[in-house]
Order: sequence, then C-alpha cells, then structure tokens
Amino acid sequence: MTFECVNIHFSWIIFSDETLRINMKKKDKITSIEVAQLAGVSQSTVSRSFSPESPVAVKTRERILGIANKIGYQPNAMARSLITQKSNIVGIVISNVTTNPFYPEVLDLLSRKFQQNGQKVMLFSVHRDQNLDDILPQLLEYQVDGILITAATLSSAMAFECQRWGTPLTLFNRYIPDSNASWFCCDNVAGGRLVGQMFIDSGHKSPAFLAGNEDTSTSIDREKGFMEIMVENGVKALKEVGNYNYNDAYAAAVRLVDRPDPVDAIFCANDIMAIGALDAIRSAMNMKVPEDVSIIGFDDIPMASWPSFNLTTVRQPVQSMVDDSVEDLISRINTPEKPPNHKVIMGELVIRGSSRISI
Amino acid sequence: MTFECVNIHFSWIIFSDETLRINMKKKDKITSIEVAQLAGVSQSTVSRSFSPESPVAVKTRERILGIANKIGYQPNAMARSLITQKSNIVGIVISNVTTNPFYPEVLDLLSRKFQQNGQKVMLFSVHRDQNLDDILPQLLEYQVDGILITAATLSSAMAFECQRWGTPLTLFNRYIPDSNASWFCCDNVAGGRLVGQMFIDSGHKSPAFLAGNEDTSTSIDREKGFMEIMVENGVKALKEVGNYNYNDAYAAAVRLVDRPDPVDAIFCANDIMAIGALDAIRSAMNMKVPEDVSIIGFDDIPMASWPSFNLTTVRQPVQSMVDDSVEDLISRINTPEKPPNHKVIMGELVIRGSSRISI
DNA sequence: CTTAAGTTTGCATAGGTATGCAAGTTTTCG
DNA sequence: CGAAAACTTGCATACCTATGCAAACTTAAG
Repeated sequence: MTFECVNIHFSWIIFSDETLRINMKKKDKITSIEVAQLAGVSQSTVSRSFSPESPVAVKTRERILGIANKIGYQPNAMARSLITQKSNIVGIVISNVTTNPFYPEVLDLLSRKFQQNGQKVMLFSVHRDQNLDDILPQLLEYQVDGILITAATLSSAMAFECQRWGTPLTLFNRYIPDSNASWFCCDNVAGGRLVGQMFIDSGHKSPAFLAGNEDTSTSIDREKGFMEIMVENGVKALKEVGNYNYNDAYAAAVRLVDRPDPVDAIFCANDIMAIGALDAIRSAMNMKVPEDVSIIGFDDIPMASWPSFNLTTVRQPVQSMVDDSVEDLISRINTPEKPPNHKVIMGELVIRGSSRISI
Repeated sequence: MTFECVNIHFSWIIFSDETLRINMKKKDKITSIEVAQLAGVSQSTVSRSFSPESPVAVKTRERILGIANKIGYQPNAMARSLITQKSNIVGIVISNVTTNPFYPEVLDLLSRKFQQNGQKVMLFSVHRDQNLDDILPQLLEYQVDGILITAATLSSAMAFECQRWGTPLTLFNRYIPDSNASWFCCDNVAGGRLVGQMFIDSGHKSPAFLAGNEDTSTSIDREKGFMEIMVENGVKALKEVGNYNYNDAYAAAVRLVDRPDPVDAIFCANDIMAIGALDAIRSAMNMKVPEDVSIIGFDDIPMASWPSFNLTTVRQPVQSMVDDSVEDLISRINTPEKPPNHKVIMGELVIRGSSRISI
C-alpha cells in the first residue's frame, strides 16, 4: 500500500512489513520561476537580474534580488552551463601531491588563481604513472572549459582528444611535442647545467646524479644538463636512481658513498631526495655535509631552508609558472583560436649550506 | 559592417577599423540525437544504452555504443545532472594544504576514495581563517551532492544553509554542535592526555604545551587533554603559541627553553611545529633531544619517521577517518533522511627517539 | 502634444538528457 | 497455432536558465 502526499514537501510510504519510513522529499529546489511569480515579473527578468550586464530597471532588479535573497534562490549553474555552453569549470590533474611538497604548493596556488578568475576547479589526484586515459573523458563529460595537468604524463592520443573537443590543455612541468597543448616548465636542462657548473667551479672531483623517476621528463632533462657540463669538463659522473622519494634516495646515497671511490657531490633531482641523501650521509654513513659530500637539490621547497637541512637547491619559479599557466589557459578558453604557448622559465640557484663553495 | 557566415562552423566579423578577426566557432558538440540518427533509433534508446540498468536489446546497445565511440560521442553530464537532480559532484574545502603535510595526504585519500565511488571532486583550497561564507554558495550553485570540509571552520549559519538546501555536510577534524553536519575527528582530548601521561610517567618535571592556532578546536582539545593530566598530577605546565607553522614554533621553542627554569618537555600540537621546536633546540640552543628536552608531536606525518627527526608523536588514523567520512557522506547522499554521524577516533602514540622514556 | 529615441519587459525557444507510459515486437508455453 | 508474458522501443515531456526579438513603456526633444 502506498500513500503519497505531494505538494507539501514530503511523502509517506507505508511498507507492507509495517515499517514506517519517513522519506523527506528532497527539498524542492527554488527556481527562477518562483521568484518571478513572487515579484510579479517574467522568468526572463529574473534571469537578467542576475547578469549585471543585462538591462533591468534598477528598481526592479533590487526588488528581485531582495526576494531571491529572502527565499534563498540561487541560479542553477548546471542549467546555466547547459545553455551558455560554458561550465566555468577547469579540470586539474595533479600527481605527486603526497610525495613531493612542491606540488601541494602548486595545487594551492593554481586553485586560488583559478578561483580569482571565476573558475571552479574539478580535481583529480593521480599516481605519477596512472593512466590518464580514464580521467580525461570524465572531465570532458562535465564540459570543463579547460584542463591543466601537473607533473603527470599524458598520452598524445588523449591530447588529441582534447583538441577534438576544442578543450584547451595546459601542461605544467611536462610537454608533449607536436600536440596543440600549451606548456610551462622550469628550464630543467639549464638547472642541471647550473648545478654541474657549480660542482666543477668549487672543485668537486667525483660528482653524481641522483635521478627521480627515470621516465619523467623533469628527471631526464635535469640529468641531461648536468651531464653536459660533466662531459664538457671531462669529468666522469656516477648515477643512481631515487624515484623522487625519500627512502629510495636514502638508500641510493648510501650506495654512492659506501664504495672505494666515494663521490664528493650529489645532485638530486628534487629536494625530497636531497634531504634523504643528506640524512643518509649524516646518519647512516656518519659523514659530513658539505665537508665530505656536497648536496644540491631541486625545487626549493620550504623545508630546504630549515636549519637542519639548509639545502642548496635550484628554485623553481612556482609563482610565475602558475601565473603563466592559468593566464594561458583562461585566455585560450576565452579565445579558442589562440595558438598554444610554450614557455621555459629559468630557475635560480639558491646557495645554502649543503654545498662547498671553495676548493 | 558585419558579415556573418554560420552553418559552416566559423564566422567572420569585419570591424569598422578594418581589423579582421577569425572567430572559430566552438566545435559543435555531438549529441545523442546525432547518434540516434546514425543508428536509426530514437534519442531515448541512445540514452538508455548509456545506463546499464535500462532495458535495451543487447545487439542494439552494441551498435549504438559502437557508433558513439566512432564519432566520439559522450553524454553531457550537465544535461544529465539537470534532469536527474544529481550532479555526482562533491565539494571539498580544504585548508592548510601547504602548511601541514598531513593535509595533502588527507586530500589525496579523500579525492581517490570519492573517485572510486563515482563522485567528482570540486575543490576549494582556503586559508585557515578564510571565511567560507563566499565558498559554500558557489558549491551549492553547482548542485553538489554533498560537501566535505577539512580543517576549516564553518559558521553555523552556513551549516544551516546546507541543511536548507538538503545538501549533506561532513566535517573532518572540526565539529559544529547542534548542526546537522556529520563529523569525524581524531580524539584530540584523549591524544593530549596520552602525551601528558607519557611525560609524567617518564619523570618530566616541567612540561609545556605548544599551541597551534588558538581558535582551532584541534589545538584547544589537545591542550585540554594535556592540561587535564597536568592538573591531575599537580604539575604546572607552560604554554606558548606556534600557530601550526615551523617558524613560529621555532621561535616559541626558544622562548620555552631560554629561561631560568627551562622546560624539559614540549608537547606540540602538530608535527611540523614539533620539528620546528626540535630544530630550534638543537641548532639555536645547542641542546639535546631528548636528553635535555623531550619533544612529542601530533599527526605522524611521513617526515616524523625520518632519521634526522625520529619524532615521537600521536598518529592520527587518517585512513579510517577518510574512509568513515567518505562513506558517511555518500550514504547520506543516497539516503537523505539518514541522520548525521559523529565519530571520534582514537589516535595512537608512536614512540620514537625524540622523547625520554625512563626517568 | 507629437514623434523619435531609448529603456524595460515578456514571449518563445534552445540547450542535451532521462524516463513514465503506451505501443509494438518477440518469446514462451500450453 | 494462439494467448499471455516478457522484452524493446518511441513519444512526449521535464529539468532550469539565457537570450533574440518584438512589444510596451518611458523619456527627450521639438
């Protein structure tokens, strides 16, 4: 037996097993039509009252907004998006958010900046090697106005898919040649060279590179720049892999130092690994930084300046990379015919106490 | 003079100043109707083919999905939300994402877990003291199915607003008495007691509490538990404020130790402050941890176990707090009449090297 | 007071999907 | 083979807002 009582905002359903369930009907959403009725105007006028550019008599608009406010009306963004063909949502795909403190900062800045520009953020947090082919369709399904991908690798098939949808795509610290995606990267090759030169100039004889994940462009490029300098100076450099995390870097650092011909300088592809290496050399090997081994990182996360680490590192210009990325994406949202931008931004060597300066 | 040429996917507009602008029309979205035409079925059937529960002949569905796939059709989630009254979006409001490594982890776990449950995440990253009264309306405007707020304080007016909209609200490490929000918190009072008892049992004579932000319930509750134990044992405890960040904690720790009657134990309201205090005591004061001063933190962030810190701390059961929160929110989305849950989950004291154990 | 210009409003429709209902089709089984 | 049951499909409508167009109204100018 079913008993229903609509129109007064809830309904009873009596089940045969004598259980009484009170099923609060989802509070009927208040629509622009109800506001219109209360104000004695048409729905159009209510709608226009909510877009500042639309022409509505000042008095009318005030009255309508007053009523709307009183009964708690708010436009339905879904319906609006449907008709305007603009969702005002951007998708952000981010990885490494737990493993590298650099990325929470990036995420925070990105999300704030989009917010300031009136864009909502739909977030996907992924593993570094997670396949984005499942993620992008979800974003496109929600008609996002644009997509920003941080530190995760995208198949060029998916980049093409975005292009087909006409959804602009911006990459942060990644690039896809021959796609029509924009990208904004720290100049990783130059950063690597900076560090290499620093080691050479300060008289280090057996430097090493500690790689992140070997399939990431960031690690590859930092290594490339570093090794270029080594070759140019006829210096042989060792290499180990630390997978961009503390523990692996800790172990790798031990391997680099615990050998007949220990290294005297390690360039780590990010700060977290540099800190791991530093801890390993001090705690596990009982050696001194920078006296026995110089250590230089990459990113300049806040931790790098803490007294216990005092890490020399290559600072990524986060703020300007974020500004550039967001501005690019938003401008390409507003002007779809705009071509993608590619910008490589110089990092800055921040010299602290973890590296020797003189010979 | 304006010249327009629609129907062939772009239009020219010639401005009086002779500037030629080519305005690529946004690629027309492919709709279910087009798929229907190609498949020789009605739009209804196409729609049904995309909901596994809806009855469609197997052969028909295969053909439709094949065509859809070929021409790159994907349902429009906005339109779907409009009619189903379900957006499949949850709002997450998070703060401290850059200042406390605990929260990136929380965010990552939350976002993954929602994802697994088929919910998209709309993210707002805020400052701890930022007013959420501007944020919530934006979420409600997008018809989010539910809202989860982490470590940020919500006015009870806004909590009521959610209730009025029928949008379930779950708080993570915060609570609002007398609201109909759910909340899931670590048992901060009990955690404080745990630490207090530990200091007493191991014979510390002059302990101190290093508060986070004094207007947060987490800091208040941890202090409360700690001080209860002190009072019960007739011990006087000092207090300083570190605002949940490294630098302030560093300075506060110096003040606690650099006095005629220095403290011999500091309970810090989170791990980041504990690390700041630890650095201060070692680097700035040249004293030993735990020989001169014991330090205990709260959270058990990954860094706490690094050799250079080796921090004793109260572990927050992140995973189960996240699981509980997400499950609660989703179940209240699916069953709106469900009452809110309130759960306080015990933390666990993880004893490492930064605190003395014996007398 | 008349007319033109400017301002404000309403009508009607579009945006893309989901779904109750009824009609149509196929299968089942006696 | 016939009737009932089960399955498939199409029709029509609803979800809520924005906006082009024309009508109604107001103001300015003569």
